[in-house]
Amino acid sequence: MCQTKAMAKNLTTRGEDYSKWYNELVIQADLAENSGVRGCMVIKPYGYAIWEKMQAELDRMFKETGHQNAYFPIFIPKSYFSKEASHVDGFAKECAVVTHYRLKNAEDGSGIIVDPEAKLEEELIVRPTSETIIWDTYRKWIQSYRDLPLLINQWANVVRWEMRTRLFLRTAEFLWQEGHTAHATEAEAIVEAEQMMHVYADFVENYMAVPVIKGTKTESERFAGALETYCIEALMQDGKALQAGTSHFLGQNFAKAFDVKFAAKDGKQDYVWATSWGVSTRLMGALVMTHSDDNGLVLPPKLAPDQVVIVPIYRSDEQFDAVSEAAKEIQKELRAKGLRVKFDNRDTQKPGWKFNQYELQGVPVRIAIGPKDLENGTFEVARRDTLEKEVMAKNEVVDKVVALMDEIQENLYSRAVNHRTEHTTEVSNYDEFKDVLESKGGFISAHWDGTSETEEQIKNETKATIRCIPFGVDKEEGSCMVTGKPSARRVLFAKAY
RNA sequence: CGGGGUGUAGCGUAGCCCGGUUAUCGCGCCACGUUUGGGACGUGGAGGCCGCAGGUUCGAAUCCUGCCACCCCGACCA
Repeated sequence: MCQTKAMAKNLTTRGEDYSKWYNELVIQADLAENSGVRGCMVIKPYGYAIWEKMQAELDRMFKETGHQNAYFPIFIPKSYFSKEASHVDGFAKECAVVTHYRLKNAEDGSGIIVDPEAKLEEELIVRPTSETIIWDTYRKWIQSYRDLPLLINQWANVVRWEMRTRLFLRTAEFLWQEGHTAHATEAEAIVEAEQMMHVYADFVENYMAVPVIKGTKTESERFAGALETYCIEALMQDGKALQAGTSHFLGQNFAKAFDVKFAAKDGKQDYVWATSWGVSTRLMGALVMTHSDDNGLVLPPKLAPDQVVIVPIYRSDEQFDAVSEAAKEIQKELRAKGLRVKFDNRDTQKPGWKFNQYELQGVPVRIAIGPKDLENGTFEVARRDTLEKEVMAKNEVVDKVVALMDEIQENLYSRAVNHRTEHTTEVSNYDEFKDVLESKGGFISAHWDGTSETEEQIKNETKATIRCIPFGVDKEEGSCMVTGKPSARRVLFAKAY
């Protein structure tokens, strides 16, 4: 194997400016671009193809765990919103509101204006999330324990009027799925919320090759209206954390607000127990920021729209025909193994240009075929994750490339795990905490006294927040690094996206 | 939403302070030819309401006002 030269792309490097690198990469890899509408992005075909892959796997996982898809309106009457107090508090500041339903020509001929005559009796909120409209609907669907559990998911767009936006990471409108379930018992709802956190972790680790920490949120980081928020947290290459998915145990808050009761077996009426859970196009940002390098995007084979690209090299038409024949043959054989294989036979771009383009777009494996290969019975196979090239004998290419898919998928995951391990630090006092935060960032495991006040103080002084109270770690008696008060366990801090 | 910055051809830019011929350069685009194993080269060509709307002026990319979008820093957030 030999290493390919690091090609100079018109891309800012991660070392120079991580955030600039991200912005440029998303655009140059043709994933998305800004639109004429403030804070709203256009997801381009290549980016959308990756999102569709994510959707397909998640949708399958949701259905395997008994959920069904449905669709609820994008508009929510304002009165619904005010029914659950903490929910309003959480979202009120970032809601788009529809106030009118008609336009007309201005009388002075200056153009189209909103018709002041056409004011809505009740204003409509463009959904920032759908709990209220869904629970208003569930009231009609649920009468008996026989109607439970109700396990519904919807794929939708939502709008949160964000002041500062970044492609995929935070946009005013974004795509997501939101699951909303209703259960007869508290225990069952908690099991559901935990289950969905595990489903998310499974997807993110095994398909996106992004390792995550599972845990719960502190009270101040909890979803507006939830009793408990379960989350998965990932660490990006710049040492900042990114919340990749959340699952909420909502208790009976929404059932009470929307009067959703059911008759139990003993005939008594009780409020149902709720969960909601979601992941969004933000996952695209996590995918980019976890694996990609200074040469461009790096995609895990399981989510890459094209897993293999074949680039022909030729001078004459005769050579092109001969090379094409070999290319189509190998494409057919790889497709028979279930791989997504593109043969780029465009004559309008040169091989070197194509190499760079597919590197920028993160295609996991590239196969080049030229006259020399036809002569020698070989192919040149290059992998994107390590940038290694290897000349392979024709008869071993298919098996090797098929094996490469798993190898690359695993390599990306273990690379990310290593990075996270190296950037997870246990500290014993506040000075050390600030030191580590400043010098290398990443997750910092520390003792905390469990109060919102201390959490707030740390946030104000260092910009780090408690990402989660992690699951599956042994309890360890200690004292809070700030106040010295007793602490039963360590929690994970980080600066976050 | 507060502070700072930017907006000139598809992209990146010069010109702007100090107003005055036909708005600069590179990449990309089109045609033709030579090329094709890591973003080829030559020759010729097309492409601009200088972000938008007002204003000042004999004259505005340039000065003034308002608006819109984007970027960076804060507060907020999936």
